[in-house]
Amino acid sequence: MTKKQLPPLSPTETEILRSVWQLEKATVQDVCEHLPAKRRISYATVQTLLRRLEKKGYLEHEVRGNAHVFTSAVKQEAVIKRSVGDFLERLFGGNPVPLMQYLAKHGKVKAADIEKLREIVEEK
Amino acid sequence: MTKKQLPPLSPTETEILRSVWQLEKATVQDVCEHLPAKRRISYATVQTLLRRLEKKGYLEHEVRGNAHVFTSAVKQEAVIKRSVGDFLERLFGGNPVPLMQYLAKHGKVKAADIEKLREIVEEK
DNA sequence: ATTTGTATAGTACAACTGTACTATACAATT
DNA sequence: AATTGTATAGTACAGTTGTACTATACAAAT
Repeated sequence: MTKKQLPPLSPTETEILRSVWQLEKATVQDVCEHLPAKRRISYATVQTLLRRLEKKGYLEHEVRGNAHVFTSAVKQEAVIKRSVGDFLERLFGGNPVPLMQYLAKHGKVKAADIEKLREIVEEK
Repeated sequence: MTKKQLPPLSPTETEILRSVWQLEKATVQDVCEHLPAKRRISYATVQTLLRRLEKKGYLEHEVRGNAHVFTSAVKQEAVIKRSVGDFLERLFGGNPVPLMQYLAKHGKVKAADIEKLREIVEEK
């Protein structure tokens, strides 16, 4: 099993890939509309990013009418694993606890969310 | 208060910056030695990265003998805030809970760590 | 058939990144 | 004084990234 290593994702590519995951199937238009209003990227730029994601192997597309409909070609879980792993390594030396503490302190996290975490850890 | 926006950090720059934080004061040598054995980067490359970090405003240095001793010029907390915020936005649409769940499931996280999180959330 | 709206394909391009070589300076050693 | 070890400064360079323009194709509407 050679589990081909996909080329790294740039930050913006990651963002676009996430949009496709959310939409499941998406045209350039769809992704443009799905992006947060704050995030102004031109149609042409989104098109380029989708093309690059496909070239890198993260997406594939089928043709519908004259448009391309992109879908994920990779397991979301696998990409998250690598992205989170790399990020954690870089900024926290791989230790998840400080990151979780940071998120607990500064993010929208409720007591019930923590309860859920406890279950996850206990079932592990 | 104009809270000057620092230029973005690349992944490798982030990694090096973290080394300097850990060491508090560090020469090129120090950083090289501090990097995990896996991570082979040449002395010259580390030097370049430290120079770039200084140019971007994240580091400053004083001279000791013929060597430069680099120290952080920014609050670690502020950099983490931005880095985590951006990362979270990109990959999880800003919602910290799925990331925490991922970390709870796949990271070295103990029940006691979760207890600590509860305290943090309750005190918030 | 012409126009109009929406697509893709091709191309562009400066800035940033990762990586590192070389020339040179200086302190310690011989 | 010459050598050696360690530093920095300057430079290099290909690949990636973010951003987007333009030409062209095609379907729908007129």
